[in-house]
Amino acid sequence: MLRQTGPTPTPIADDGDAFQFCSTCAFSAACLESGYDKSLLRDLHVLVEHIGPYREEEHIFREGDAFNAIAAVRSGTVKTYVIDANGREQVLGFYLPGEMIGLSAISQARYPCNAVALDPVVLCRFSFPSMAALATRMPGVQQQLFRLLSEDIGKAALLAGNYTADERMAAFLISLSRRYASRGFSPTRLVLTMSRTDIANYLRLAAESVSRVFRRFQDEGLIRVDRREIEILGPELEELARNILRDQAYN
Amino acid sequence: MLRQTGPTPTPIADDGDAFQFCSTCAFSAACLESGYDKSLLRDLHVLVEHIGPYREEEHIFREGDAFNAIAAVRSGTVKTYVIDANGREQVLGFYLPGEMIGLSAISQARYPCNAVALDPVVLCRFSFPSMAALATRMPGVQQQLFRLLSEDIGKAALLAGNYTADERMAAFLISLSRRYASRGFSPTRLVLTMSRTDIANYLRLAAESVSRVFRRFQDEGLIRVDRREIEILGPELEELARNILRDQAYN
DNA sequence: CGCTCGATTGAGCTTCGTCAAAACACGTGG
DNA sequence: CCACGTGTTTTGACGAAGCTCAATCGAGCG
Repeated sequence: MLRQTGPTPTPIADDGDAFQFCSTCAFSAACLESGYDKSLLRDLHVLVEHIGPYREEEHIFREGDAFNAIAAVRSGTVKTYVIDANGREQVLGFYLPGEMIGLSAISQARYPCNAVALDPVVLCRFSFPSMAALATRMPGVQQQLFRLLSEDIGKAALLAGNYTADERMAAFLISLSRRYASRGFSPTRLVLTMSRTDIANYLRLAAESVSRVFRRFQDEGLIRVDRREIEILGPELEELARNILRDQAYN
Repeated sequence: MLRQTGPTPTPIADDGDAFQFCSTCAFSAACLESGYDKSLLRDLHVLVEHIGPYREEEHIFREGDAFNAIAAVRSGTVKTYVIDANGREQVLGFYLPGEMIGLSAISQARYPCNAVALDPVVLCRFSFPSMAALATRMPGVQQQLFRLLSEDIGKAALLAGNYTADERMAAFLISLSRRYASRGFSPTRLVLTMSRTDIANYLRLAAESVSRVFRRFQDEGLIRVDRREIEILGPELEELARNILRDQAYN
């Protein structure tokens, strides 16, 4: 239920301006399309709470918690995961600023996984019942919700195919690079906010394999690795990732 | 664009009765919840076209086709797939009667994969623009759409984890068994409508491995295999599948 | 009957996981 | 500033699961 940590969450002042409405959030497009209808925007705005910051390691929701809201990451990184039958952690995804968490909970009314902050995290929380109600009056919002849900169906491409460790790693790095780039960060230099173990659990590899692939990529001149800082040196990595990222197709 | 084969599709008479409205389709629940509101049901009914039959091997849509409709399988089996960068077929899913195809196309306005009939297939086609418009007036429909989309996010569980060939196969068979059972068929005897190669491409295994696993399962007394007919002999198979099916969790 | 295509079986090999140990980063306290 | 301790990352050796290649088998069909 999107546990809160600090004191009562309060809307942050600079977001009160309808034209600046939470520019990091996934609904900014919906707002723009709707032509800045003031009263509707006010309705949307009322649904939003900025919550956090969550501290590193702090959980945002846990598997089985009652579902009541989706949330956009405003800053920081969120990792979602489940513990499988063998007691091993399966990382389901990493969520960067501007991305939505909680969508898969809609069908069951419970969160089907855990979400934890990898670094200090601030969220925009949207009450889902209110959201759905609003969607009936605001087609742009409904469409945006459909779009977000549908997009997520295709997200598992990286995990679902049977790709080599090299391809998986390349696709992982390129995906991060693109997502950061679309937020205005450098596409070639990135700082991993997750551990090697997290990456391994996400890519379904052993942590040792992650280490070995990093080394090999560096030896081959594809990337430069320094601790958690990665520099992408050329287009070869993208070439390797193309196999996976090309067909982000699903049904 | 949900190609049609036969003559102009016409609504089938026995479905004109609101109480019998397309009982195989995924929206039957929405209809029931809405309390049989006659005028709304009429609106919903108008959106539906029964199309087909498609012949075996015939394509329902292809990757890149303009998206305009989702569809419920009424009879037969649909396979969705993409061709990956190495020219290999990746099967994304098998769709049995009552299940929806086309949901993942919503975000891109194009179908991101191919859909082909494995045997004679009849569909209920729902125009998506009309559907979305109706959803704004009929909360039950909107909710059902959200639910269907959200459910699909979790479908890839079988493919995403790193499970053994045995676990994958067990989960595949049990999943089929349950889905058939929920439609009133036997949960222990099933006829596979797809080839070994299709199964292999779905489970991300070599066709040879599929063959070997079938043999081993049979030798161990878990199943009886005769050509494409499978009999599930005991609860051991379910036990094997539990690892995968238990955590159908996603985000 | 003979053809074709899918399914099966066997042999060898590649990739990646496991286990164990060493190296390293980082924080703590002396 | 340095010594130490903890946890993460790296490296090496080995083994197992599953893939590839190739041959054979078998069903369905003209």
